[in-house]
Amino acid sequence: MKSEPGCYGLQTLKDEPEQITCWDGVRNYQARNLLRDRIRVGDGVLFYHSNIRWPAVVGLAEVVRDSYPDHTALDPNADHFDPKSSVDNPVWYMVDIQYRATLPRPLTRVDLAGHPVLSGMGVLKKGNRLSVQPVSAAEWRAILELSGLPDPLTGGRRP
DNA sequence: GCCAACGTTGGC
DNA sequence: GCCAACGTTGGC
Repeated sequence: MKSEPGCYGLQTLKDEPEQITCWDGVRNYQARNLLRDRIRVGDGVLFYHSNIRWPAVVGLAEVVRDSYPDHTALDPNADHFDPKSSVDNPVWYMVDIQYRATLPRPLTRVDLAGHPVLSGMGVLKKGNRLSVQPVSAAEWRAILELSGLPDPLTGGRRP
């Protein structure tokens, strides 16, 4: 999951009550489909900081609630209000994620690009703007190995 | 700040 | 259904 740290960073998540937040505001159909149809409780999350001097994977989180309607789309005063959405047809969905770890050292795009497994990651592809994208089990393992952290997942599901 | 890539909108 | 125009994202 990508986020601009100036808008919502890993530290913001860490500082939340119970270190949990709803991942609201996603307004892209491809990302929506991932949230709604593929992502489940127990999935690992790589937290990526975008739009900064050194964009990088900076931390780990875990999905703690399956997808449910993103109510911010229904609120005319919310930033991401969408008049197309309604209670009967929410259109947009979100999941809840919980903080797990901060990488001892951020893994920058240079780090990823130089790695035999991680160089294929979607986040490196030019022009890629998906704010939620799939990570393979091999990529998850490689990130953990590089970071030196133990696998923090409680549920045992893969990324 | 620049600009390439992408998704969405809307006229036709 | 096509496609040009536009707004946004995001690396650099």
